[in-house]
Amino acid sequence: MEEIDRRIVTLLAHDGRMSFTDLARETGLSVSAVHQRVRRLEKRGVVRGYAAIIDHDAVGLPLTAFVSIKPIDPAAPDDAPERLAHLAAIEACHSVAGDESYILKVRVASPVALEDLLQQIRASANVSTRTTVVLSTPYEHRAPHVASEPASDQDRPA
Amino acid sequence: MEEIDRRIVTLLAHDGRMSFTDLARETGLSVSAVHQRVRRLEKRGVVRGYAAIIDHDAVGLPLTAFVSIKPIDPAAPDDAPERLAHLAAIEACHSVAGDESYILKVRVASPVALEDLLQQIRASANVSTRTTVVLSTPYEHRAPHVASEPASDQDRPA
DNA sequence: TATGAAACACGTTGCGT
DNA sequence: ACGCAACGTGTTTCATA
Repeated sequence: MEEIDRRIVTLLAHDGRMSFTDLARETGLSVSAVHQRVRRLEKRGVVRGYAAIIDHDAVGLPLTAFVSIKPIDPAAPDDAPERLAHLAAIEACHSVAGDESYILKVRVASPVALEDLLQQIRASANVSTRTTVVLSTPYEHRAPHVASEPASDQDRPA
Repeated sequence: MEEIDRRIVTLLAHDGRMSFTDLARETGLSVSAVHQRVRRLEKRGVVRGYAAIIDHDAVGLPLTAFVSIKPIDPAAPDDAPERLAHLAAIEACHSVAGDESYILKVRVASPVALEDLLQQIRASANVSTRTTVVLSTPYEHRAPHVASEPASDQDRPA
């Protein structure tokens, strides 16, 4: 992936609805050339999708928290992500190095809803939890600074 | 905000490029009615923007980490978010309850780049850092389950 | 991989209800 | 607040280089 693709990715990361016409103007290519490139980036999975960025306060989910989890039985098979996937309040699940095994990012309506969610997490995955409540979010969803590092050839599908 | 708006928000959260035509079909409204509602949701800040979801591995940022920071001098004014905003590797900054003051989510190209970033964070904001490296991400960017809770009247601009 | 043009679909606006 | 219809713009495909 080279210069123009990186520029397209950056532009779309900032405005996922930018038109092909505008992308063409910004890159100096024709509309059909950028169209081709965007479709290729989507097909290769570099662009994985598009999403509206939602104000969680405005939709009744004003409470964000990070929940670190640790298995009660360290010998049991670790399938926590699948066991927790049904809980819609969980926005993200990261496997991490360190004392705990996963960090979950969750969004709920209230402290009581968080309490309820934690019980569901513990019950669903047989884990203990440690919760860090978010007080405010100065910024979030900042677009990546796509520099020069390319995807390796072996990552590229036929 | 009621039923149809919540449905629109959910659909756009899943596919930020969905056409007004498709939104109209899904909601049972006319294209212009949906158009009106989307513009209003944008204007009110319920929909804060649109973004392409990027595969960080494919753009040369395969290393994700959470960096918790704590001021060296607890008496100094806390302006860490502004002091750190210039670092493009920082995707998000959350003020949190607990022992530390902020949790940063960062994306870098390599362990060396992370080491360098941590030095920059410490120097820029006069903080100590505690870093949790992400090993893998089972899921991320899941759309919120927009239930029934409305935005309060006083949140609504004229 | 690029371009330009043609065919088509969509976004956008104004007006009537 | 919604629907309809007209208009302009954006998307998509194709022929060509």
